[in-house]
Amino acid sequence: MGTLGELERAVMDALWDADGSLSAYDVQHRLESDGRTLAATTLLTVLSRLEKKGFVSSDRSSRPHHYTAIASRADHVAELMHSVLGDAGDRTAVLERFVGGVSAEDAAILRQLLGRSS
Amino acid sequence: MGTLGELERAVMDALWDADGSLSAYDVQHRLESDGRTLAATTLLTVLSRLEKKGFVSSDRSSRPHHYTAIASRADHVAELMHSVLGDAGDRTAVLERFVGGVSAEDAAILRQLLGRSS
DNA sequence: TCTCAATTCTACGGCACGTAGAACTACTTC
DNA sequence: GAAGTAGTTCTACGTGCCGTAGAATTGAGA
Repeated sequence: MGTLGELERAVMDALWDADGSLSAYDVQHRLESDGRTLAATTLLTVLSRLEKKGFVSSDRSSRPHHYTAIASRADHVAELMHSVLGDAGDRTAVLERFVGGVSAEDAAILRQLLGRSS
Repeated sequence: MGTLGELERAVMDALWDADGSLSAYDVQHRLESDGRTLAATTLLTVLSRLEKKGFVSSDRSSRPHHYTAIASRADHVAELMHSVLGDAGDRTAVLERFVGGVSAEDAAILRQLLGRSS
C-alpha cells in the first residue's frame, strides 16, 4: 500500500482534521500554524504523491483544486493494525501481547465492542 | 525505533523461526532455502544493522558469532500495533474499525483474553 | 489580450536499504 | 610459530523514497 513519510503524514493529518476537502493553500496554512513553513509547490507535490498512493482524491473541476482524504484516519489506522497483524504467524500470542499492553480504557472499549456475543 | 526493510524482515523471520541463536551462515542457508541467494557479507551487514537498531543481540565469545532476536515476533508485532494505535486520535473509532475487521477466530481470542483480565 | 494566481514539471540532496568486494582477524594444523 | 582458511568488519555503490522547491505552464478574470 505504501507508507507515509513525515510530511505526508502531517498533510494527511491536516486533511483528516479538516473533515472535508481542502485546497493546497488551506493545507499550507494549517501546517504553518503548526510551525511548519513550506512553499506552496511543496504541498502540491506531496498532495499529488498522496493521490498517486491512493490516500487522497482531488476535485479538479473548480480552480483552486480541492483534495480529500479517501479513508478516515480511523480507517487508515485500523487498516495498518490489520496489516501488521496479518504477517504475524501466531495470532494468539500477538493478540495476547497486544491486549496485555493496552490501557484500561482501551480494554474497556474493546470489551464493549466485542460485546455480549460470547 | 526504526523500521525493517524487506531483507531485514526476512532475516528477523529466520531468527524468530529458529527460536534461538543463529550464525550468519545459518541465516544465509535458511534464506537460501526460501529461494534467496545472498553473499555471506550481505547477511553480516544486515545483521549488524539490525543489531544497531536494537532488534538483535550478538554473542561474540565463540567464533562463529551467534545472533539472537531480542524481542519475540509476537512482541514485535504487538508493539507495532500499539505504536500505530498510539497516534490515532480517536481510539474508540479506531478500535471499532479494528474489531469490525477481525476474523471470528480472532474476535473469540480477544474476547477470551479480555474476559480474563477484567 | 494581458496579467496573475494556481498548478504541473522537473530536479536535487539526503537517507535507508539491498548488495557485496576488499581487507583484516583468529583458530587449526603441521 | 607460520600458513592456510573460515569468519568478520570496513567500505562503498546503486536505487528508490521523500522533503523541498524553482521554472514553466495553464487558466480565469480585467
